[in-house]
This record gives sequence, structure tokens and C-alpha cells, in this order.
Amino acid sequence: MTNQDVARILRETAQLLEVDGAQIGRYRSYEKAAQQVEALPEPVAQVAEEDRLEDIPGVGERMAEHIREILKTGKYKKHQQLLRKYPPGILEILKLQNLGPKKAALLWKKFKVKTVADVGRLAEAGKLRGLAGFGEKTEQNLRKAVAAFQQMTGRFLQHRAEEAANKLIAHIHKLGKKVERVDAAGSLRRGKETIGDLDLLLISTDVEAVAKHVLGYPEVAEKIAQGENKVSVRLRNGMQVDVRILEKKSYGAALMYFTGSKPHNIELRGLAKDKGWKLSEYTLETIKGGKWVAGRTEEEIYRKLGLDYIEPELRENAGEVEAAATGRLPKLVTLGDIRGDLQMHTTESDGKNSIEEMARAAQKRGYEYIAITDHSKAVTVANGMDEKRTLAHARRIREASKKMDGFRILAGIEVDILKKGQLDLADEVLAQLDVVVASVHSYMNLEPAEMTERLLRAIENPHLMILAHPTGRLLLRREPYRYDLEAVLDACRKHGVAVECNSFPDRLDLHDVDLRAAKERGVKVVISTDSHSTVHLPFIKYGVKTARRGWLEKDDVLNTLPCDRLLKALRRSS
DNA sequence: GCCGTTTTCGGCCCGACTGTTTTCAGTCG
Repeated sequence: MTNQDVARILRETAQLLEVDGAQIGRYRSYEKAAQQVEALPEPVAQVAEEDRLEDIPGVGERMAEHIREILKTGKYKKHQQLLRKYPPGILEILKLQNLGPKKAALLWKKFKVKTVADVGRLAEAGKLRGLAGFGEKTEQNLRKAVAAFQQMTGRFLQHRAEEAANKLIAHIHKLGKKVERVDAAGSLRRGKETIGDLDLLLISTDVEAVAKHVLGYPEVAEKIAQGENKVSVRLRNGMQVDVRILEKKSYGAALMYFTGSKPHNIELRGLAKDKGWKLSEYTLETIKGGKWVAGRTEEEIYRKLGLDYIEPELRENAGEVEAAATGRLPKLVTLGDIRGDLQMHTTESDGKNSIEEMARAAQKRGYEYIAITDHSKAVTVANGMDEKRTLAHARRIREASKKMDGFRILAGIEVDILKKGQLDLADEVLAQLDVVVASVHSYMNLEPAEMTERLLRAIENPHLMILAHPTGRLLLRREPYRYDLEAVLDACRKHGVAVECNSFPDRLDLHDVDLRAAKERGVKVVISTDSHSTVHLPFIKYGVKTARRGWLEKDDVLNTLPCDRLLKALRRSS
């Protein structure tokens, strides 16, 4: 049972309880527990084993017991009971826009709807109008919601969302002086790996002109809603965008509010309340008399709440509020700290550019070094290299390096970890390289125990320095390999092996929570791009964001070191 | 179900928008 598995059961229980008409606080406590478990930087199973469940904020005696039940049996009795009372499809139905627990409960009671498709059929047939709280418009909206759900149960990769946001922001800036500033908030600002929808905030006094201008953006497919200070649209790529037009004096409060995360905001609101204040998207003000306390900037609000400024990437209610209150926030690694990139490919295997082209592009970015790490022979589709080619390639890399001024090209390899954990190239060849990155590209569906053994054996090879894209997941496409990550991280620490934070937008592997676990176990991290072309080098920023979400500081990341110190810090076989 | 400088009961984050109503419930972020 992973933390995600436990969190899912708790979250579903919360949703089902809400449909069931439970008291507000009761389902919220399940929701809160789910959120806390999800954000935990260590396995909840271990926390349970050490009898520390009740140390988790929002987990009391009874919730702890429920979590133990889930860990022990894989199930939770109340969850099962509710799933017998309501169809499992009700959880999907709740994802429909404009349909929440109350209406879902009513549809179940009246029509025994079991799936999203059922709701669609009833709406199409005009059976919903006339039901308490349902009118013609609701029915029409539900038809649209069902279509939208079926078309694209969609989240978007971070770089796609960023691209869409930047284009729309550029469009908004065409209004000139009418708009003072525009920011992307929401999960994009927090650097989450996938994005549901975009939140853009801007300062302007001419709300009407801005709304009209946004609606005139050529990529807009449909208007979803429009209010006094907000317009919501759906773009042609399916992405929903909420644009909020704000006054200067509440911009900080709004930026904070719409950046989230929701659990982070809830935590802050509780803190404000303890001080006799009320925090909303407009202000921080006194409860009695509504006297203004803060609101212009986020910094000001955090300060008033007695907190250090919390970077957006940390705002997940994963301990950052407490750390901010006690001056123990990490000083997060920044893009500017990165001095080199330690995984990339050239035309020698499956890359698009030569050694020299990659090196020059990296130097232009301000780096001091790179490692060229082409594939080894097991990856035949990528034209992987055998021992002879690897050594010849290394010679060419070192020749090219000599011709660079103030820049070093390291001779490396991305060597495959074979099925039983052997590395794909002979030890005496690996021993001659500067950087040995190793990864799994085959037999990805081994049983967890077998996969764990495979990785542990690979790590025992004294030449392996960096474990690349350790979980193998592809966002929105492929689940991570199943294995015991904790055991592998422990082995990495024991043998001085670093783990990669792969910056490619569909990998981001290791991801935030696992990076934090690595850090807490004393395992060093390398942030690399896995570039297959010079145009991929800028992806490093997504790796850095992910690392920041994992609470990593400069000292946790090896490629923030100058080249000579990096080479000393990497595991050496001799 | 959790929690406590309003502490063992009675709250639980706050405000806007929509569509249904004719003062408000449900949903959303």
C-alpha cells in the first residue's frame, strides 16, 4: 500500500460521505487526512509501524485506526459499505462540472444513475428538468459537462500549460497600460507536474475592456462563465482558463489565494482566525469591524501571520507552514545554481545534435560543463553503443572538450540495467568514463520483489554513479515501475549513488515527494534534462521546480558544484 | 472525525457565480 493508495481510499470515503449527507466536518476530516497522507515524505506504513500516526496533523485516534485497517487489509470497511450503498461510478459523476454531492445524491435517489453516461442519457432525454434545483439550463450544462468529461478527462503537462499561459498573457499585454501586471497562479505557479486548468490574475481598473479582449482571443473555443471580476473560457485545446481582474490593494491576497494549494490556504485561514483575523482572496482583516490588516503583497500577508515567505512550490500543506513559523524553511535550489547538465544524447545514439552542438548550446546557457551520455547497446532502437563504440565516442568527446574554452565536456554513458541487474557494458569500459548514468528501459513489469532485486544489484556495481529516471513513469501515459523505493534509496546512500531528477516534462522522475524522501535519507540528487536535442536543454527549469517541490537545497544537488568538485562527489570505484 | 488561550461540545475556510428561486441552495475554486 503506497501513500497514494491509502490517500485514495480516504478521499473516496470523504466524497461518498458527502453524497451520503454526512456532517460537514466529518467528511472534511477524511479529506484532510487523505491530503496529509499524500504529502507525507515517508511511507505511511512506516509511520504506522512506529506508532506515530497520531502525530500527523488532522489524524486522531480513530483516523489512525482506519489507516491501520487500510494498511493491514488493503480495504476500509466504511468505504466498502458506502460503495455498496452507492455505485462506484458516483465518484466519476462527481467530477462533472456543476454537479456536486447534493445533486448526485438526488440523481441516485430518483434515477439510480450509475455512470457518467447515465447522466448524459437522462439529460439528453430531458428527464432532469423539473427535479428540485434542476432547470432547463442545468440540464443543458450537464449535457455539456458529460461531453467534456468524455472528450478529455484532461490534465495537461506542465510545459504545455506554461506555453498556453504565456501566449494568453502576451495577448492580454496587448491592452497596454490598461493592465498593470499579469501572473499565472494556480498549480502552474506551484510547479505541479500536471495542470488541470489555468488561473491568470491581473491588475486593471477597466474590467469590461479586459473581459472583452480575453473573449476575443483567437484560441477561445467557448465562454464558460463571466462575472464582475472574472471571465472563464475554454481554449481550443480543451484547457479551461479563469482570468481574474483585480484591484491593486488586494492583489497579494488574490495571488496567494489562487496559487493555493487549497490545503495550504485552509491552514493559513485557520492561523489567521487564531489571531482574530479573517483571510480571504481580498484581504487579511480583523473579524470584528473588518479592519484592514494586509493584502497588497504575499510577503506582507505571510509576515503578518508570523511566517517567513513560503515559496509557491512548497505550498502543499506538507509541513511548510510550521517550518515558516519556526524559521526552518529550506533555502531552495534555484535555476541559477545549476552549473551543468549530466544526461544528454547525441547523433551517436538517438539524439539530434552533435557533441559540439550540444556543448555550445549548454555553454550559451551559462553552464560550466555537461556530460554526454548516449545509450548502450541493449537499447537497439536508439542505436545504443557497444564497448568499442563507447570508447571511441569517449575519445571524441574528450577531443571536443579540449577545443572548448572554459567549458568541460565529460565522457559519459547511459548504460542499461539489464533484467537481472547487470549493466549492459563491461566494467573495464565503464571504469574509463567520467560519468556513468544507469537506467531501466526493458522488462518494466517485473514483480516488485524482482524489480527491487534488479535495482539493488545494479547499485552494487561500483561503476554506477547516478540512477536515472528511477521510477520510469511517463506522466499521463505510464505508471511507475513497482518496487521498494525505500530499499533502493537506502542502497544508494550506502554506496554513494546519486538519484536523478529527470527534467523531461513527461518524466519529472524522481518526483517531488520521492525527492524529499531521498533527501531525508541523505541521498544526493542530480538534476538533468535527458536532452535529445539542443532545444531540450531549457527543460532543466522543470527539474529545478520539481526539486524545489521536494524541498531540495543547493547542497542536496550535485550539479550545483564546480566541475572538479562534482567529479570528486560522484561515486568513484577506485 | 478532529480539535482546544471560546478545551470535552460545537464548531469546522471564504466568497462568487449560477440557476433556481423571489431570498437561497448548490457548486466551484
